[in-house]
Amino acid sequence: MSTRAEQRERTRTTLLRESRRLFAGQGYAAVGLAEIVAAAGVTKGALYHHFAGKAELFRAVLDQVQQEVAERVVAAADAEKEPWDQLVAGCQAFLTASTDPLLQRIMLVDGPAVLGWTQWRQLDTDNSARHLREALTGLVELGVITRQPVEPLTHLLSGAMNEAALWLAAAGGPRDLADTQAALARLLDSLRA
Amino acid sequence: MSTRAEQRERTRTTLLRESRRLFAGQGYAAVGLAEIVAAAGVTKGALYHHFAGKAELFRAVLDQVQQEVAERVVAAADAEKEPWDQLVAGCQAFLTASTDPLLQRIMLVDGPAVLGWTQWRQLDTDNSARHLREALTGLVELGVITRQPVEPLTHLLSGAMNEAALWLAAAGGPRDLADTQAALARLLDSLRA
DNA sequence: CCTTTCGCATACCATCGGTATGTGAAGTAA
DNA sequence: TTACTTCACATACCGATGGTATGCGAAAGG
Repeated sequence: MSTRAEQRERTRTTLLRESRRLFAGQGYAAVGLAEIVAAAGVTKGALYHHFAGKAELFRAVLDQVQQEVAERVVAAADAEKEPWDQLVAGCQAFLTASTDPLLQRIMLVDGPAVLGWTQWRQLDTDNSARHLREALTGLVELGVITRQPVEPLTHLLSGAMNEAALWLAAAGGPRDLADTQAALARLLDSLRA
Repeated sequence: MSTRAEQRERTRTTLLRESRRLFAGQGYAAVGLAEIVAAAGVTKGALYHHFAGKAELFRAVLDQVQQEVAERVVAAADAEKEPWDQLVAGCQAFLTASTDPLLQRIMLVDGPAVLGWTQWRQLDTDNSARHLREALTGLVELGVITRQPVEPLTHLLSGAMNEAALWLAAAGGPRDLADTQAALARLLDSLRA
């Protein structure tokens, strides 16, 4: 039927896909392992063969989600030539991408609670916030942004976008998205030297 | 020994105090009802007589925590005379207060995950973010802040402070706090007309 | 006093995450 | 081919957890 490595990879992928779908739709706490393995067509034995437990399965899902968002952000930034425009485009892209309810519950709501804020921040920094920090650092060194500590600024902006994305997904119409993009653009503009 | 109303009130208060202590220290998921009722010196029967379940007990705790933070913020704001200074003082006070690890795990990490973001946002708005929105609205009407939609701005600023507070508590020294206060002040300043 | 109410304790249950062990097929060397 | 090993997963089971149904004794009310 197939080699062992292929089979292993297929099972792992299915497990990730199904658990991601369930976590996104119902939230981490409301999804049982029984439900996950049933959806994946395997048993708990398979799950525990691939992951150390429910939390680590979630961690793998979160990592995947964040990488996808980061890809979209980087792509949007790379489409611009000027470093400043790259920052703005990246932020706008992040805000738009994070508005997807299927992503944000995993990324922004359950993530910190399940893994603890420290580990969540670590993952977020590795995948996503790192780009923001590097962009800001670059702009400071270019003299485009007022010289100042970058780390606090990174967290302020990252948090602002996260919370705004949650609000937009819960209660916002297209008009709200435009307003938020505009307000964010103004905030960013205030950083210019 | 005592009247029934007094006894009822005492049990409820004890339950809230002990569960708050445990939730703050270990996180919602890691605390069992058995641990809570043991610390409070009662049984699960008492807990379920006062609260509909674990989540509603947490909700009551969160409400209490947020009200305390809001009190500190309002007090700091009221100490200023000028509306603009009230906004700045309130934000600085919120950032400082939210840095307390015993508050922020309940308020910022477990809150959204346990109650769902919508209900958490409702509580936060009723207790705390409402003041921010009203302050911003007032400043817009006074012409101190550029006329713009207030709601997006409220969420951007609220999220910025929340995330910054989490970062400060996890990794920050006193220098970081000062830097963050300064960066936040600059962001706020950019709103002025 | 007698009855009702109520604050809480006791006993119990279903489900959950997690583990220990079994099993059969894929891989490997003779 | 054969005999042996490895590995991906299934089966069976366990302790703990949130939740519920019921019992009880003291305070409240007439």
